Amino acid sequence: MSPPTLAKAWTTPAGSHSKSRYAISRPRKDGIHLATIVSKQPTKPPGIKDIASALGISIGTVDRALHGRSDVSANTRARVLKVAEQLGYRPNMVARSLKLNRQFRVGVYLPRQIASFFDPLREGIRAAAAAYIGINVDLDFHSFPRLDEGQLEELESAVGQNYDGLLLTPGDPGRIDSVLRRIARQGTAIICVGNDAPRSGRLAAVSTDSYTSGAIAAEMLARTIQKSAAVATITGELTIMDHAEKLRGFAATLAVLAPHLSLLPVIESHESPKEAYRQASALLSRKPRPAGLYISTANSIPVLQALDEHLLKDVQVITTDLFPELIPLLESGKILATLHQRPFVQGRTAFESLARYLVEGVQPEPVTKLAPHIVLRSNLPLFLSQMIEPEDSGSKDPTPPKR
Amino acid sequence: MSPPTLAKAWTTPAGSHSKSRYAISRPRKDGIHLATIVSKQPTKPPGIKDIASALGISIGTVDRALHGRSDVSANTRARVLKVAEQLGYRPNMVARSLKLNRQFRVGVYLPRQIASFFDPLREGIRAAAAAYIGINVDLDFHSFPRLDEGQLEELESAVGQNYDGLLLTPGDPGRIDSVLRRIARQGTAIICVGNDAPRSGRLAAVSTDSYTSGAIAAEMLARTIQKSAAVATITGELTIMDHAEKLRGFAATLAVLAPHLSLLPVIESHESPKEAYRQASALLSRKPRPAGLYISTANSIPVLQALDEHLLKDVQVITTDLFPELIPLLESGKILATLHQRPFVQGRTAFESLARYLVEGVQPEPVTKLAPHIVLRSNLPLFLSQMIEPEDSGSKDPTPPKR
DNA sequence: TTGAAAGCGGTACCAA
DNA sequence: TTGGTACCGCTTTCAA
Repeated sequence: MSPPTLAKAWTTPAGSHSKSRYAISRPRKDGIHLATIVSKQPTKPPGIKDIASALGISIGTVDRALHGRSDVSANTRARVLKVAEQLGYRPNMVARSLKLNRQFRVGVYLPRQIASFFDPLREGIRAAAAAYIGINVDLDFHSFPRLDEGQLEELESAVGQNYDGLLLTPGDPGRIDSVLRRIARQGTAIICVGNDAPRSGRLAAVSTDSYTSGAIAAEMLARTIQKSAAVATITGELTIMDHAEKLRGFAATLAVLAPHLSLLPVIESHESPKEAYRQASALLSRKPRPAGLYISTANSIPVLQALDEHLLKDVQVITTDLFPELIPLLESGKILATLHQRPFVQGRTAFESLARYLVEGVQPEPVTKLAPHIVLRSNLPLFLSQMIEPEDSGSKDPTPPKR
Repeated sequence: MSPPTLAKAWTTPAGSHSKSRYAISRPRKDGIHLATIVSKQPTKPPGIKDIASALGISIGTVDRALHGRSDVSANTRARVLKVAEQLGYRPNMVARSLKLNRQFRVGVYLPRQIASFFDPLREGIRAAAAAYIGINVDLDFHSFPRLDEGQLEELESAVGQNYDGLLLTPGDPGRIDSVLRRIARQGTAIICVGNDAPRSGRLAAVSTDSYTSGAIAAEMLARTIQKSAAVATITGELTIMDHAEKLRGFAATLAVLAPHLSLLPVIESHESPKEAYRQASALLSRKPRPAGLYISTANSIPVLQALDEHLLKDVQVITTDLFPELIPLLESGKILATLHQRPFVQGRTAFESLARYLVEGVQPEPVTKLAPHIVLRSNLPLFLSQMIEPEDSGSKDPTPPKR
């Protein structure tokens, strides 16, 4: 065995193996002109082999030292870590994943209703999974009618599955927290998407910022309705965090920005189209008639129908989400704006967080709040192309790219 | 040599190796209940070895056949392709990149001004490069003072570099088209970001939709200013496509949506703060005084200063981009909205397109138009966290994740 | 406590 | 035209 030597430790410039090099000749603090070191040949990043040969030890030992495994003398470990740092060693993720060749099973529990939201959400998950190189993911999609119907039962069956990861939109947190906690205790990483269940033991949550959604609606109505008037808001179910938060944001912002607008009592449609229609009709028959209306769930069509039947043309309406029926209404100006919750991006983001956690052990942000997109008549076209993704499930060309 | 056999072709269910399996027992068109096939053991995707042994040939031959290389008999090739399809073969990108172990050099040519836009753009590129597993990228960042100062010279030096890829924001297309074409002819993949140069031979372009930015500004002013009035717009340089497009969108939308608003002649600030201040002052001294103002470049501070000095409090202002100085103005309502061009996302997207092209040969969308974010007082907080990314260039922990 | 070597799934080279 | 094999960087097992 040759004596330990650092001879090779300087084959690569000390410091981190920076991804960027400076081509501009600019003196640094240490007086070195980096430009003079720059070569046109990209330098290969150092590997465990380089560390091993620098110290005259074997790659096996280097690996054990880097991973802090037992059975390495404190001395060697220290020397390995030092050289690793000097060389700016970064593990080659490609080699690692090839060797480990891990398979992950991820359960996805989303309702069928409301399709305009959950279909693109599923697509986002699928797209992210397909694009993620480095692991084999098996996505198990489970569906049930609605958030408040069938989720609990479906999730019960997930307990035995021992998934590596779980993606879901929790309905009423109080009811499913306990199942989720059981699943989490089994070692399944749970990520909530679209809505949060903070006490469920979930790893992270991805959603739009509900409070801000409500606040935006209030601000836009405040700017658009300039006379003294009343405004109303229709939501789904105030037990659902997302809905309650939207109302809070709406009311709070209205109070601050629009002293000239008064807020009528909130209406809960319980996500039922019939109920929404009935309640909206009642609202529009009473006095004072609202000059503005914020519909904070995707269940807006029955309300708009009631509006139409009451011949109310000058009510400023703000809706939620984007689906085909809204397009002509935005184009004609019957709807002032709709707040798009970007389900595709939510799904993609949620999957990516999960994957990074499972593969690299990176702890995700506990809460990611996306900014909702404000869709107006003028920017509507930009969102249409995303929306009309056809259900093309044909398999891609299985042959690799020719070159 | 054993006779060719398809014996093993059915070890995996025929059809594509689908990433998703159905756990819900639901009859399909062919009458098969997929749930009955589902096993809890994730199935390992087929590799070239499986194809080879299914046909009783060597993996070398399979590889040649799959890649359509010469020196394979038409017969074997056909059989290999058929079995590959039956097995749902998808090449393992991880193994491929490990073997090929490619190094890419990417030149990034962006101006220092305007920092609030180009700094996050650079960050987006860096972040995407760091997150992209599968290749080693060397990013060469080149900077120059402004879009219209130094870019051409800097690019000239890129001709000899023979980069694999190039990311840049083209200034005046007429002036740099020819350099870019020369670089493109050398085989460098060029992606424009932030602004397009359609005739430069670039592979693709990523930007916000300029026309729509102008249109949004017009729509918002149209809704907010309800009396008859004049509105004005201040841009940089109409030779820059992005600026011209914004004006077109603004004017066209104003004409359609706001018959009560008249558009004053456009003002070009030539991206000079002094010039912007002078011109804005002149504008505000003349009659009719505009009731609304759309500033379509990030160079808005001098204009706002002029506005302040003229004691015009009721002018509705829409600005472009987001930087620290705008924050208090949005919070206080002096600015109605700012149109955020999402430079970070632009940079990330541009890099990802480039990487997919270089690695997998995937032709990117020729033009990607992002929707600008409409930043109001109410949703401002959501964007602040993104903006204040400190200039932390310290190297990350070089040790791999312990597990 | 350490070294040596097999092998993950492709690619590419040399020999047959 | 084909088969056999070394190798990419890392992890892991078996021996020493």
